[in-house]
Formats: sequence, C-alpha cells, structure tokens
Amino acid sequence: MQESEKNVDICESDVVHESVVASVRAALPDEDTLADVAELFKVFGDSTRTRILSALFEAELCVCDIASLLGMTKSAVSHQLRILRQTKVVKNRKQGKEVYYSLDDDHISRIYKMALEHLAEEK
Amino acid sequence: MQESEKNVDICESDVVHESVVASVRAALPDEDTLADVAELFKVFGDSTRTRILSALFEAELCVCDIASLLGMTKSAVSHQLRILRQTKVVKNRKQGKEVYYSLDDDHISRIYKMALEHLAEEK
DNA sequence: ATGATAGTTGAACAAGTATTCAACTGTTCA
DNA sequence: TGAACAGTTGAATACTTGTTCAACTATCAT
Repeated sequence: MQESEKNVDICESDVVHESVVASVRAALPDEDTLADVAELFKVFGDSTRTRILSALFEAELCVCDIASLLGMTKSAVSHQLRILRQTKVVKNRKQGKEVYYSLDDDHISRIYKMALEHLAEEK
Repeated sequence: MQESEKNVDICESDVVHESVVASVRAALPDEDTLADVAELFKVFGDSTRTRILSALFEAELCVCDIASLLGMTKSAVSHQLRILRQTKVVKNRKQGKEVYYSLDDDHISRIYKMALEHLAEEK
C-alpha cells in the first residue's frame, strides 16, 4: 500500500490512533440524531428565548405580557415565539384578541430547568 | 396619572395582566444566570461540537483523531475545541507533539447526554 | 541544525440569525 | 361601519459565528 500522498491539513491517513478512532466511530450516534441535539440546544441558546421560557415556567402569558416583561417589542417577541412554537417547546391558544402561550414539551422543559438550577447553584 | 402617551409597539402601559406580570417578574432568575444558560446551550447548539462531544464520551482523543473522525481540518476542529475549552466542557493534556482532549464537567455532560438519549428514543 | 508533524491562532469570508420597520389580519367595542 | 388594539409576517439591516487559509510555535527524529 503506497502512501505517498502529500499530507494536507485534513488528516486521514496519518491518524495517531487508528484502532481507537475506529471503535469510537462505531459507537457514535447517527448524524441525524446529533444534528437534532444541536438543533434543540440552538433553540435554548439565545437569551431572549431563555427569558421567555423562564417566564412561561411561572405562568401562561400573552404576547403583550411577555413583551412588557422583557422590555421588547411585540414583533421581536412574536418572532422568537414562532421559533419556540415550530420546535414544539411552547404551545398557544387564542382567546379573543389575545394569544396565550405556555410550555408544551415536559421533558424538554425539564432538561432546560435542570441546566438552570445547575448554573444557579454554581454561583 | 395621565396615560396620554401614544402606544407604540413596545407595550408597557397597556399590558393585559399587570398582576400576573408582576409576580412572574419577581420569580424570574436574574439576568446573569439566564445569560449563562443561553451561553451554555449555545455551546451545544452546533453539530460539529455535538459530534466532538459524542466522540469524547467514548474515549480521550487527540486533535488529529477527532479531525479524522469528523472528516474536518485540524484547524476547524481546533477552533471548536477552543470554545469547548473556554466553557470548561473539555480539558486537555499535552503529551509530546500531541494534545489529548477529554470531557471536563461531569454535570454538564450529563445534561447533554440526557438530551441525546431523549431524542434517540423519540425516533 | 533541518525537516516533518501536531496543533494553535488571527484575519478574511460566507452563512446564519436576531431585531427593526412597515404593512397586514383578525377581534372587540362603540 | 370604523376605530383601536393584539398579534403576525416578510423584507431589510446589523450582528454573530463557523470554516478556510496562511502563518506560526513546539516537539520529535535524523
């Protein structure tokens, strides 16, 4: 097996630990799952959204409530709520002119709250 | 109290539920904590980093191992490892020419793994 | 010393994203 | 019917961020 190729930055052949890499590769979750994890965390990775979620842990709120609470425009809040809705983190119900938002997925919420408590007690 | 100001998009005065908002505001974690939560999740919110972490769950690896595993350049991997290092998610040790990376914070890792398992079983 | 390899780093570029702005829908109330 | 308000939406802008590229340091072998 001639390995005369010039070794560029993307090292494939001169890996240091072939066997370890092979076993790790076999143990890795599939790409789709890992992408989903990243996608989920990305939703929580914005302080506007974490503030919205923290608020919804306490009570069901309408858009104007949230906007007031965060000192933001209804438009900005609505855009973020759309993201939270699409990822099934929050749900909403319409009553008259107002739209009320609340948390949807329990399990996801628990993960989020776990991280929150972890960081809170760290201080 | 004269409330003659024109009501712009950023609604402060015509909030629908004054009392609820007040109690929620009181119950909210402080801004710094919420920013930290967002910061933490942002780290997990990238599929390159989730792939690196998944690999490090299995074994301690050097940069070239990881680059090979992900099919990326050492440079790109190194940049991401720096972020994971700065947020104390991974730690490293140098041995000869190689730098070995492994997971650092147990609690953080557990949160991550919890989400991973959650999504895996959801399929 | 010299060359080769592992890894890091800063700047540049490209892609993604949060907020603003303006226009819009739908509901309530007079 | 029409005015007023809650909320949504698309386009534009400003900002953030991941990857590439090139240059650099450090370690090992000859």
